[in-house]
Amino acid sequence: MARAGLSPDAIVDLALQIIDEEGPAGVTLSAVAGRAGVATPSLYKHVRNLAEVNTLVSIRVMDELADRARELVLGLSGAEALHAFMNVWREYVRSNPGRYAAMIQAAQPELAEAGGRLVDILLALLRGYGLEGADAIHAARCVRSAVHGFAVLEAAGGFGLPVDLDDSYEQLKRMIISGLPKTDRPHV
Amino acid sequence: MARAGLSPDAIVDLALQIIDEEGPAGVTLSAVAGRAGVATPSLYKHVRNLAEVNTLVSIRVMDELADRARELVLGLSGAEALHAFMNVWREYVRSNPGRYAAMIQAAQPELAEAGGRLVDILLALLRGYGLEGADAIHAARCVRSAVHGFAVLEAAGGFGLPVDLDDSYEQLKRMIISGLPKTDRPHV
DNA sequence: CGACCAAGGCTAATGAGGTTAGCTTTACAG
DNA sequence: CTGTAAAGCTAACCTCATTAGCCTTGGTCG
Repeated sequence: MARAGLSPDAIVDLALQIIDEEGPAGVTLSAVAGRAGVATPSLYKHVRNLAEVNTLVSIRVMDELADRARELVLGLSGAEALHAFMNVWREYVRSNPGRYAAMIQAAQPELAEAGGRLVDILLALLRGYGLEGADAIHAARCVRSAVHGFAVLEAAGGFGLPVDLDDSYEQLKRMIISGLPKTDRPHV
Repeated sequence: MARAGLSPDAIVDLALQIIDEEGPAGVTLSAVAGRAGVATPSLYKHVRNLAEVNTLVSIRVMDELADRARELVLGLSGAEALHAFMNVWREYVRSNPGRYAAMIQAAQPELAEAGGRLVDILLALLRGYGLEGADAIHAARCVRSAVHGFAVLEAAGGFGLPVDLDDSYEQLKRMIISGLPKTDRPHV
């Protein structure tokens, strides 16, 4: 049998393909093995089990989101940076609903590190905005909650009424950003 | 065989028991049938399949949350009512993390009606606050996003840092409520 | 060159879980 | 007392995940 050139990374690639085409529920070891042109048990030479595949996928997705956020926010500061940050997040979820859905239902501990990168970017933005320490943590939690909640509800089709979603999101961003605590140091 | 007195409702009761004790992943037809003292296939006399059980559970949970919200918000108005509404929601998720987790991963269409009740309560609050029409919809979406996002992240252990969560939630509520658009009609 | 050996594949088998088909029993109405 | 529909049951099948144990490949080193 010709070697299939598998690796944990390659398996995650295939899993993401499946997620994009069929949704998170389509990710079974048989499906992944099928795409790899390999018998199902062969996958166990590269990953511990299905749970690990899901965890690796989650980490990959989180990293992908963090990368986009870092790129697009680079060079911005203050309210502009926060707007951009929140926009990137929503855009990512809209463009990749399956991936985001797959991400938010995997193990905690392994995700902590990947999630930490995203929080770090946010904390950096808030620092540029004049927030440090506990204030920054509270603010970051508010931003994350709002963005995550909106993104999840939108992706799930939870907003049924025929009123423009972009407008709603604009308002949410304004609420959060203008509601940040006033600091002595005016933001850059 | 003595009749077991099953019904879709009774099945949902058992499923909720399992969710509370073992989490949403424990809800299998075998597990439900076991608690009912019945063979697995017997359940099919009352529900179409596992997916329907999950949908019914979601509807029940949504209704439960809506009931609590309506009760606790009754007689309040303005900012006070919105605070109470947001508090009830978070409290429910904290007290019933498994149920909420089970709810947010079921079919959309069947949930629409149950979810609508919750939105109606919120829209009523916002009307008392002076918001109508599209403004009210936008505001309701912001409130839902913030509350849902915070609740989900908290339940998933997504807030790792040792900073008080109650304080964060207070700030989030204030951000949202004080960020509501000003209306000509001052709220009651 | 050729033997070794580990990595990477494979088949077979087990067990959980969902689902269907078809038979049997219960409970109640007439 | 009997007929019938609802509510059980067993048997069987399918898909998946997972484990065990075997075979092959391909590179490394004598």
